[in-house]
Amino acid sequence: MAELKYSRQREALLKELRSRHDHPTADVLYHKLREEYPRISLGTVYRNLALLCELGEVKKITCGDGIEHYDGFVSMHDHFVCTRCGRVIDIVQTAQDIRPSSAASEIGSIESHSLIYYGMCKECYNKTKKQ
Amino acid sequence: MAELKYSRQREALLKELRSRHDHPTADVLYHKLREEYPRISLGTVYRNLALLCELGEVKKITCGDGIEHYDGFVSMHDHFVCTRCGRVIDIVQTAQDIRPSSAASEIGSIESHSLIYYGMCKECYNKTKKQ
DNA sequence: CAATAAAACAGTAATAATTACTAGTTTGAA
DNA sequence: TTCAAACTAGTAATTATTACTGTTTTATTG
Repeated sequence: MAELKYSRQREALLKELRSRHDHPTADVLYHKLREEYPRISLGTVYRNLALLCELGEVKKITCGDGIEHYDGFVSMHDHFVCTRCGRVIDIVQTAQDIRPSSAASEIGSIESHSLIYYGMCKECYNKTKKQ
Repeated sequence: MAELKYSRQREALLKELRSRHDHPTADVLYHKLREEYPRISLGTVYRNLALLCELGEVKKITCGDGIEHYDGFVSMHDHFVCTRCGRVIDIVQTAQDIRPSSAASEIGSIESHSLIYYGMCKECYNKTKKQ
């Protein structure tokens, strides 16, 4: 891996990601950072997100809506994705949730996993009731 | 939902998906089907895959490689994705693997979930040893 | 401090998966 | 057989992401 040099854009990106729990996309982060760095480019956001992922500082969440989401918190937890509004919500992982079946370890060496629940969030449920 | 009419392309697509366990992408299915239906279009493949998903006949697997994979078998099972070769392999789900934490059900109503293990498959491991 | 090489940047162009559109074809019911 | 709705092939458009290029920033070394 190449040597790492300081970059205020990267710092700001990580700070922004760590300040929120809504799992933003690259584009959302781009627009937010443009408030402070009006000349930041989308390429810079993507490049640094990929770099921070490699470094293990952030995690990519592929939730099936065709856009990658990013999570600034890398401690073990799962996600709930609302199929109505698209929100990605943290779920505290309970220890027994993931006990890789022996079948899994027979196939290869497990390095990580992703558990995503899909459904309708409370807010969307309340909205449908009102109509 | 609109009324459903028969289509031999859709039938062939479903048959093809049910005949294999390698979780092909739309493009892979497209090229395979072109052997039998040389004029089938990629749009037809995508449209019918989306339709079959809605009908619950097939499942989409979003595994993080930027391309959607499709699974013709919808019974509960999980997947192992090799981060080296990209293969998506079935894993029999053991009952206790997924016990949604109470936290999850508090956030909304769970309709489905996706559990994907990432790592290196046996074949890729053997290849690295040889070098 | 000045020189310098590597890393990072902004801005733009290119790529690639997917979706949308259109005019013609197939299906299935009356 | 008629006819409307569903479906298709082929193509164009969209969109997230990556690649490229010339410039700027970082940080090391003399």
